[in-house]
Amino acid sequence: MRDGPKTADLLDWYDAHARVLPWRVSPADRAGGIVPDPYAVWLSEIMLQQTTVAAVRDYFTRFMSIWPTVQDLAAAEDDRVMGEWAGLGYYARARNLLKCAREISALGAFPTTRAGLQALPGIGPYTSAAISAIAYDLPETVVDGNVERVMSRMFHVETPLPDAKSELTALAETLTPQKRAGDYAQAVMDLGATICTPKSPACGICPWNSDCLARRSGVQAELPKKKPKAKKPTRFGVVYLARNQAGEWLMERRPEKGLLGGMLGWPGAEWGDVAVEQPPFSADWQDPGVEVRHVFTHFNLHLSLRVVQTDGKIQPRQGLFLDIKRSDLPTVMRKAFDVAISHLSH
DNA sequence: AAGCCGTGGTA
DNA sequence: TTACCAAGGCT
Repeated sequence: MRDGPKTADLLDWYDAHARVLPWRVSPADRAGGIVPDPYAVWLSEIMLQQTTVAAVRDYFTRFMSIWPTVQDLAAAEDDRVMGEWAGLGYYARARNLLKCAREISALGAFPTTRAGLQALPGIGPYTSAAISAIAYDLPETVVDGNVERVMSRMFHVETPLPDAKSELTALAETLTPQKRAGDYAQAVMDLGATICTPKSPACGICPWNSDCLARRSGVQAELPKKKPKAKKPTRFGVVYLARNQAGEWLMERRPEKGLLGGMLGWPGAEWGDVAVEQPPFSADWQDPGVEVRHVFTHFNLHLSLRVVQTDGKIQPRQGLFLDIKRSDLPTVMRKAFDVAISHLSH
């Protein structure tokens, strides 16, 4: 198959407009023979799953600084990695990241095929294609949310997502070049992120505007169609924040599976339709009078707080007193922490 | 196969 | 405020 004119147009646009990103080898450097580090490509792609470039940037730089190679990461302690991931969300990614690093370290190197990559934990159809194309220049087709949107507009696909996924993948494959597959993959995603945006796409400056079937009919802003989403329920809970004289906080490590799996959390009963009082020990718990609200993917949370500064020796029924930093905590636990600190300092 | 799994930015 | 969305994967 010969690489087509649309593909060439997009690569020309990318040569002139590629964003500078910490994990990216520029098209000019690639042309000069610079080869991407598979470890950096893999790490960035895991962090970028359902996560914006702006949110990932500092985390990526910090991880690369602390653990410069996959062997370094494989040798890291679990709690340290979870702590560094705290705040980025989707914590199963961090657990799988470690598992994956250890498998690769045992293998001796990254797999060099898409199938080999996809057999690893945390690497699915998108990420295996992305690493194959970006790190190895293999002609694999990446299909993320950007590509789905771009293809649904280019080919005027009215089928709603997620049903349209296979159709959009087949269409995307028709444009993937045999050469410069890595630059092309990043070019389509850059196009989706900066020009072919969900709302108000900038068709006037799009390198594909004359080819776009949806634009020809003026319906580009209404694509892709999506199935309606269910409304989020609200759950309620109570958490207990206790500080001892050493400045340590009573915390527990959450179970590996499920919400915030493997992360630190404040003790308390499970969250549900009603708030359940379940203090980890008897004390004069104070109510700061401020509720924490937080939005998760599939529910809203209203969290009541109970705070105490302990002086004697406490034998809690749950958790351990730990010397923690705010940055070790997932965001919802940080919010509660901030309220407790403010309350205790008054 | 459809539900579960975070967070922050934007309109 | 509400709703949507972002370089998805796992079960």
